[in-house]
Amino acid sequence: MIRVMIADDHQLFAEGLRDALDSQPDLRVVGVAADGSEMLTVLAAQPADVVLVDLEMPGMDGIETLRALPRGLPALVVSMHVNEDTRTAARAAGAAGVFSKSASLHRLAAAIRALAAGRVLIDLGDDELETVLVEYEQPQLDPGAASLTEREIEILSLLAQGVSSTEELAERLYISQKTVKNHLASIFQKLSVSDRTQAAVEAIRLGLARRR
Amino acid sequence: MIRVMIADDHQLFAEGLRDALDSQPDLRVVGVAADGSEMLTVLAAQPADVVLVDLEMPGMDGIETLRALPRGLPALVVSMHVNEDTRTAARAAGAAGVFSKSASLHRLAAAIRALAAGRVLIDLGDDELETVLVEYEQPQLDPGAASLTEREIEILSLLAQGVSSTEELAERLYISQKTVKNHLASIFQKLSVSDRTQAAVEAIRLGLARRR
DNA sequence: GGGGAAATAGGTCATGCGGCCCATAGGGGA
DNA sequence: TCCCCTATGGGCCGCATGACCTATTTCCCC
Repeated sequence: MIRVMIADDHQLFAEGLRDALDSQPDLRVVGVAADGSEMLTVLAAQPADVVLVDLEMPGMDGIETLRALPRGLPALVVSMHVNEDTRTAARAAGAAGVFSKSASLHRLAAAIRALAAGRVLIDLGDDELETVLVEYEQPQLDPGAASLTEREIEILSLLAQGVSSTEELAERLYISQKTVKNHLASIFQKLSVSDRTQAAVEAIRLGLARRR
Repeated sequence: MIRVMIADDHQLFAEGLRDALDSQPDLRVVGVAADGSEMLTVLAAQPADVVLVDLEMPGMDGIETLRALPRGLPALVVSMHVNEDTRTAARAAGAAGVFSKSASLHRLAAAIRALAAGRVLIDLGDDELETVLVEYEQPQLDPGAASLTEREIEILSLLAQGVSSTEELAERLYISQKTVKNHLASIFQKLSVSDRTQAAVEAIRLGLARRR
């Protein structure tokens, strides 16, 4: 689980980003601050693995904040307007990457995973950056969840939508109730859970409720 | 369920807001567009009850978009910089409300509920606006969910965290297994579900997984 | 061609679960 | 005062659920 902290004075953006990143199964937003000094305070009580910093903030702005961050804590600058100047300033202040607010959530999540793995993105060319982001595109799931088969994911998806009875699951998938129970048993093992309620909760956490 | 559509060219903001609003049990983001004309296209295929429009957008900007929206569809302007000029322009173009991106998610959600209920916020003074927002602060739950007792919510919260067996629920709450089953039976009735898996799914949808 | 994984399906069995009764104590509103 | 709601607890019963084991077919990879 990668712990993320956000510093941004636009509360709607920060709270939206928090919920969006939290919906990634391998990311967890552990704190949201409105400026740099607030983030430093929160960081003291609540460690994080990666921090996101807005450049334009009242009080302690992004550049100052970057300089004040503990060494070894990767920081990703997320700014409204990104150009060569901001990029250079961010690099000089120790940022590990720079993203525009026009970037997609998908790419931001990939960048956070890359930073948590120790990669530095800010010196990369466009092509290299692309390669790295693709590499970290997928949520880093637990070994169990990663080995789920297509059919098992399909069943989990239905479970996460409230299709709980063996009978209805079998009807929805055009297979026998016996096969459904076999798949469920396999799912329970892979997810280390003991019944379909826990499996449903885990499926929702893994983001499987939004498919088909 | 209030259907919301978002038009904003800053993808991170739009996607973050989408997930954040979706996490409100009574709101559902049915579309996200990068500018006004794209939103009109999506709207044609997917009706919405309230739209959120950014003022600063490339292509068809916020003011043009407001003018082009169907009559009767309440629009909330969500802009980076809000001042008297933007407020006047938005009102003239038919916006039902104006919010800064520095507003909180909580207030935005309340405003969306107010608009869906037919209220117009843009002509209100600060005090009046405050009164209305407080009125629409709480998610509008189904009659069933609204009548849940404290104890039932406690059990649902545990269920939503994967505490599924009668035995463990009883241990966590220091009550007998029999009482747990009685509470569960009452929960099933109120939520119109038939087993604890469906109850857990519904509990997560209602946002009960985040408590205690 | 052979081995392994996945999807399909069956059997058995103990037990957990949900439905439907009832009872008691406490608190709050009519 | 009396009644209703909530929280607590019990009994009973039928069936669904989960654990364990076997088997067949298909498909892909070595």
